[in-house]
Amino acid sequence: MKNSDEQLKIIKAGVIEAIPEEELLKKLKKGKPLRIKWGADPSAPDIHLGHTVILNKLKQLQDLGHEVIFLIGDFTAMIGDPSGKSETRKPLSALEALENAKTYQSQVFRILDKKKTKVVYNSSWLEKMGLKEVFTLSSQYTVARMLERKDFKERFKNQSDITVLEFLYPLLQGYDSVHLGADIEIGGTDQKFNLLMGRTLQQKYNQEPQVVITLPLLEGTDGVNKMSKSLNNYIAITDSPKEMFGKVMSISDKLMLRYYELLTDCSLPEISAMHPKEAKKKLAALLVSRFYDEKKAKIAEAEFESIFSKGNLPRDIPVKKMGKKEINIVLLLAETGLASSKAEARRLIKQKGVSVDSQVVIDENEVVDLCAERILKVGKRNFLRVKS
RNA sequence: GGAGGGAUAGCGAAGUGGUUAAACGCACCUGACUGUAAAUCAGGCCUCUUUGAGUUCGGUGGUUCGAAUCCACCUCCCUCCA
Repeated sequence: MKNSDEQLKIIKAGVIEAIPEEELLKKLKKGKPLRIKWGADPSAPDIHLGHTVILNKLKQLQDLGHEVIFLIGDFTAMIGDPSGKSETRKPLSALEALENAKTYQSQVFRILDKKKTKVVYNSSWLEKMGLKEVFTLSSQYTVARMLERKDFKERFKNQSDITVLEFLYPLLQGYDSVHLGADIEIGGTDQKFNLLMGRTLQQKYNQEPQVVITLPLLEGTDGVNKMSKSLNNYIAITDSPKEMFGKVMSISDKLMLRYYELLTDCSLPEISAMHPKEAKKKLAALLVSRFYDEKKAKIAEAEFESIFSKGNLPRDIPVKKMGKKEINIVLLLAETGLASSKAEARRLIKQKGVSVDSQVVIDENEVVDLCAERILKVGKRNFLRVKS
């Protein structure tokens, strides 16, 4: 094991806060593997780049010899974390939570070291908790302090709903730390309140409080909101190389620098000096290589250039059989799902957004002959091969 | 338990009897320009058998030639009082 000062330096790199740092150093000085808690809410089962900011940090900690406890919040998912939410969140059923948890795990181990990770489900202890224990737990914190939390405060002010159940969420998350005896809990900055709750509760339950480490939140591809599946602004680590490459290429230049900062070790001044397009390609290739390999990254890049720089057709266009020899173009678009309705299909045609075999469709009454395979294109990036 | 206020398209928000499929903003989509970037510009954004028709403004019924707009009841939300 490295000495504690060196470790502290590594751990601190890229984190927003380590609260309190002195305690962290003290814990490190014990020279023993620390128990690092990371809780994941299995509501959106795809791990995306936003999660990898934390996962990379966890991997670092594992490499330093510490133990990661990957907590799957299958029980708390039935409540729904109110963090950062402006409205009450829809809870998950037990079955959904379990299904998602499985997917989650398989993805997490693409980054984490399985041997140094302990997977736990909080239903295994929370489910058994009696009302009496819940009373004890909920008497450890006051409503006034609960309302200090930003999202609750906002919602309270705006007169939107806060259910009593939601107040329980931070308490339970904190209780998880008590149950696990966590030394460190790590999360995004939006988790700060919940993470600190762990500290408070551990003290109430006469434990040494955990150190809280917060990491920056990665913005989604829209460049505004945090990356999340529900906002559909995410790049999943299971995205195909082609998708991943494409998604990275479509982010703004400003966001690209942010991604470099949070997801890579590249030197920022060097990157800023590059042509933004080249820099972005490099980033895309880097990320694809990380989750696949260099060869796949090269292929993805070549494909990207071919389609968008040279205007060629992508290689793997999905094929759809229509079961007819000919069909009206509007119907074709609606039935293939390229347009959400016939009205939408007509609009697209009017706006010159539709082409068949590279010929822009002008007439909405056009009948497409499907005896031969046709290549249908809608907008810039939606392709489909259709045949009878 | 009492008194009052509100629910409009994905979101926010106008509209209080008739040129209102419903202003405006955001999001989104298409086109132009590009680096599948940003910014900008143009257009679109309920559906259909589309120069026309149908169905929308929490739900159900009613008044009226005509309702998102008026009335009744219901559902949900909020405020004040207790």
